[in-house]
Amino acid sequence: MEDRVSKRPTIADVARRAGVSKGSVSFALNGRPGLAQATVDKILAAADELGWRPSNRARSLSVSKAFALGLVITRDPAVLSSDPFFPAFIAGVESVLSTRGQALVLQVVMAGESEEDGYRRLAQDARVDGVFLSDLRHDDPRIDLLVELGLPAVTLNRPDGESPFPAVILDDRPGTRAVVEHLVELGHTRIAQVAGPSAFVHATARATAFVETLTAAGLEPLTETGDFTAAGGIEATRRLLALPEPPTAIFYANDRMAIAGLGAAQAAGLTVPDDLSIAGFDDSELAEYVHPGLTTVRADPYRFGEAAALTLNQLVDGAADVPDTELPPAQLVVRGSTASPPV
Amino acid sequence: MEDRVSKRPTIADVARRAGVSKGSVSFALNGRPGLAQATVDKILAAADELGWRPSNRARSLSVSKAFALGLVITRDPAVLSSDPFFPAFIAGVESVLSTRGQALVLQVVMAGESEEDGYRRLAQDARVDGVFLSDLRHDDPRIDLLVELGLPAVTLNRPDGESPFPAVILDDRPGTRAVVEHLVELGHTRIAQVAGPSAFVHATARATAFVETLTAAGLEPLTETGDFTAAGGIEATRRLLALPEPPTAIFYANDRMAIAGLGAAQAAGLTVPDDLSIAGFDDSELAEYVHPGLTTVRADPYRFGEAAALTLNQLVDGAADVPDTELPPAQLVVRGSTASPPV
DNA sequence: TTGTATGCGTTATCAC
DNA sequence: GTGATAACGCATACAA
Repeated sequence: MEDRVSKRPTIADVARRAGVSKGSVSFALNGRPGLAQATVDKILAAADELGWRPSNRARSLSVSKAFALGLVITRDPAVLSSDPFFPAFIAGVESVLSTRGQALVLQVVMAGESEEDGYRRLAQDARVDGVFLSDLRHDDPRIDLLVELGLPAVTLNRPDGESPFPAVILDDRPGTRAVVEHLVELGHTRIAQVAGPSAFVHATARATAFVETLTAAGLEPLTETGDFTAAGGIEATRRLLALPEPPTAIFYANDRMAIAGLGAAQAAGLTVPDDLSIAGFDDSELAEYVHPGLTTVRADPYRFGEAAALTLNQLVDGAADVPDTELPPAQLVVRGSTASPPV
Repeated sequence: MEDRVSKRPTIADVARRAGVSKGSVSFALNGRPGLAQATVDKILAAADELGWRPSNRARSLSVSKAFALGLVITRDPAVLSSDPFFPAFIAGVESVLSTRGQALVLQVVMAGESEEDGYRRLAQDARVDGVFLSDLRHDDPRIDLLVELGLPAVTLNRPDGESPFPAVILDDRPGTRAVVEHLVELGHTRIAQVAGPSAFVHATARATAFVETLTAAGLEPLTETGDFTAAGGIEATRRLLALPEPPTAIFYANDRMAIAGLGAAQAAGLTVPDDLSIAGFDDSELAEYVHPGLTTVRADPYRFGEAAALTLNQLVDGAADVPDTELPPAQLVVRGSTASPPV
């Protein structure tokens, strides 16, 4: 009567109830061969009656696994707070983890810390079995770091250097090319881009695709660099509009800069798209609802997260050669913010 | 030479090196009394030389703690994908957790699941020592659930029913009142709001403050309900603008709806703020950069997260009576989207 | 099939 | 007052 609180049953309880040993219980619960069917049934019935559930903690200790994956986010709160990528990416990751009883550990790197510190913490605390490597930089030092830490990882897109980790790839370039071709077809000849910081692989991928497509069309590319924030988008836009011959169309490396740029253009008295065409990248929620609707490039961060989690789990499960995964490339979405240039 | 891989040192290693027992090592490392100072020094030196770090897993198992806190987020892509609150809130939470070696576990509730399932998973898997309770609903069933699960929690704002959990409070009402008064001072007499779903405590807090302030000013409140998404903001805006006597000012319960409403108004041929004043709530990044800049209400989700983590940790650490924490209330930020009504 | 050792830190008990 | 010893929590690998 006293013991009503009944702590969680352990395999020892199950074993006692089924009249077998702990080892047998473990075998039965994991469906391993070597036990008579009758014994298995008896054990499973006992476990069921007791409502036994495995203990993550004990399992973690005995198999040296965390049953969790980690995501390190470095961006400062301002940047973090309106990036449309991560929340959807995380939802995709969770869709995989929840089916396996895994957890997602978020590690936010604080101001003044290096991103590497975040991974180091996750590794030292043995908090996760593997990590997602996002926002790859050129010659990304995190790859060597993770090798050194012995932490499995999957890279979001392919790094430019050597990498022992599988990559999940969502090619930004077809979408970028499509934007540029769309603008060229509309008749624009002075087309600018506001690129992301050149340290990032995906930023330069988009920037290079922009330049190459424009050059292939026989046009002169014009490039300003932003920092993916709205404030940066505004500044880059002002610089472009202050040129002696300002562009008639601007492609931004993400929607946040594009929407800010749209605001800056309107604030400068320009009408979009009549005076200036604007295109973004991401197809974030607001892109559809600002006025005019933002022409942009749509990726699928949810599937990206899903694929990344599946790939990383193969590695965590000990697969030898985990292949890269290629996702459908980003696609152009045409809305009202792009039109033919003023005559 | 062979053993260069050198697995992590354990307290047994430290004990051997210091020439004492495991128990003594534990006492020394935890600063518990009962050891001679010389012995303590010897042990700490040995631990230091070996680079000993406690194993989370073993600690978790022996003290029955996860050293992690949990946040459950519903995977409504709309809510998740561009809500400016969570990322900043999370950064604030992490600023506290990182100093304590705790981790943040994110639990995303998948479509078709109830939010309660998320908490249940965290509790059953014993993944966390406590959880944050956000987006409180009226008579929120999660409170009883968490009591039943025995999971400590902190509520973001105060629930309307009984609650055994401490609350961290950021009062939305002063900001809401300030918006309404600002609009009234500008001379508006037909002021509408697009409220959030009435199931949420914070949504009705804002909605009620709106109605009360307007009524106190002798004006007739006009209310439409949105769902906090951009699409919902658009629809509510269209309904308002289609009225025989449309409002000259609209207050939205969040910036996403407001920015979408701004787009809808502009798409309908209205000039903001000349024909229609618009105000939001959140002061999200883009609020400053759309055109015209969005008059809105600024809260501080980073401090909110910080305070919530501190409060929750007191509870987790076993404090008996953890007091509520009151944060500075949300404040009005006036930008270009509000002006006097058309004459 | 069973019993036992293992992984690791904490804590209760006991001896000097 | 000091410190050692052993049990505990839990699942699993492996020898018996």
